[in-house]
Amino acid sequence: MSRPKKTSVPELQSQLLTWFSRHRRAMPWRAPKGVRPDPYHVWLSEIMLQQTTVVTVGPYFTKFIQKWPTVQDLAKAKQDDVLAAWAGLGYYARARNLHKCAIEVTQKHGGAFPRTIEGLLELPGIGPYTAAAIASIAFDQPAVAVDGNVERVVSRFFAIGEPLPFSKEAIRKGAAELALGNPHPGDFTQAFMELGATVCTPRKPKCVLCPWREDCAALKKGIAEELPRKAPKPEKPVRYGKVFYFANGRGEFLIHKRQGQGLYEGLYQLPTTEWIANRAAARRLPPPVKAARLESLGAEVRHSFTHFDLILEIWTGHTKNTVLAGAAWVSAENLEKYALPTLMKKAIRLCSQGKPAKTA
DNA sequence: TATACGTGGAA
DNA sequence: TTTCCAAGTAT
Repeated sequence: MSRPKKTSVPELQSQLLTWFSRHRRAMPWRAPKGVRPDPYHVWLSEIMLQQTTVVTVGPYFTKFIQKWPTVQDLAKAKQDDVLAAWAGLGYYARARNLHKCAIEVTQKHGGAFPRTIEGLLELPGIGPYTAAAIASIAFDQPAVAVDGNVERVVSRFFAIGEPLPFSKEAIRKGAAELALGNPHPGDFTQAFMELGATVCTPRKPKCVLCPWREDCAALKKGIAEELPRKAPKPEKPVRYGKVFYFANGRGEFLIHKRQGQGLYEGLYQLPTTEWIANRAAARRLPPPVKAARLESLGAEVRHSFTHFDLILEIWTGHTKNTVLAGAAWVSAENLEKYALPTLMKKAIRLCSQGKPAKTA
């Protein structure tokens, strides 16, 4: 791979580490400079940070550490409680795997995380990036963690014009060339990502502040902001359905544990129809339980998922329920005990303030 | 290799 | 309003 100036790799590494020692941001999971972080903290934060911003993760991380100070504590928790604490963070498979992983680490590894990439990779929820991040940050092993930040930095540094995801292999090679042999793997991993997060940003990169500006091929070519190129994304379909707010006259309404696998698996929800592509057909869908006095609220919830947009009509009505698995009558005050996805919280909010559910 | 899997903030 | 995207993993 070609570079404009050809500063030696050890010198580049030194430049980045020096830059990081000055610009390292404080984060709840980050140990003070020079202090080895708790592997449990590193692991928990890395799982939470997958596809999620630092700002969003902060309060969740603090809450988890307070509730479950050690990996053994987390292993002892009920999955329902873990999901409830995770509610709102998204990608709930992460929370299910987090709990499984805590149990495995406690039962099969005596409460100590494996120190090698191979060992870490066997744990649920830990993939190539996270394994390398934990190995380097928690144990100072020479592992190269390639996340979205690093992909962007490397794409620009070497001016890799091939679009993602096809360029992944070239990026991995470039990242390894820049990282391998550095004297402080834990700091280097964090520095690499920090550079991407704060300087080598997706839009309007602050190239004048970059410790690698002299050697950056994309900057030299004037195409830094254009990289990395990405393959076009498929269009998002829209799906339609209804949700039902069944009140019981005592300030409570019905929720139940969602059945099946995949989306929102193991979380609670308002009773809902299927979510389908045909809007007219969706309007004719019946509720999942026998109900009386059904009435459209005249409101809808819109929610955008990664791979489809959703529009749900909100209905009120009455039911004796009894059919739905994992059903519970809840009031607005004890909702935080249940794992309710943001979509459902939006719907509930509209119901409880918009038109107070008519009571029996 | 491609697709499923959440959410909130910025431009 | 729409689009992009943020410390990816599982299948």
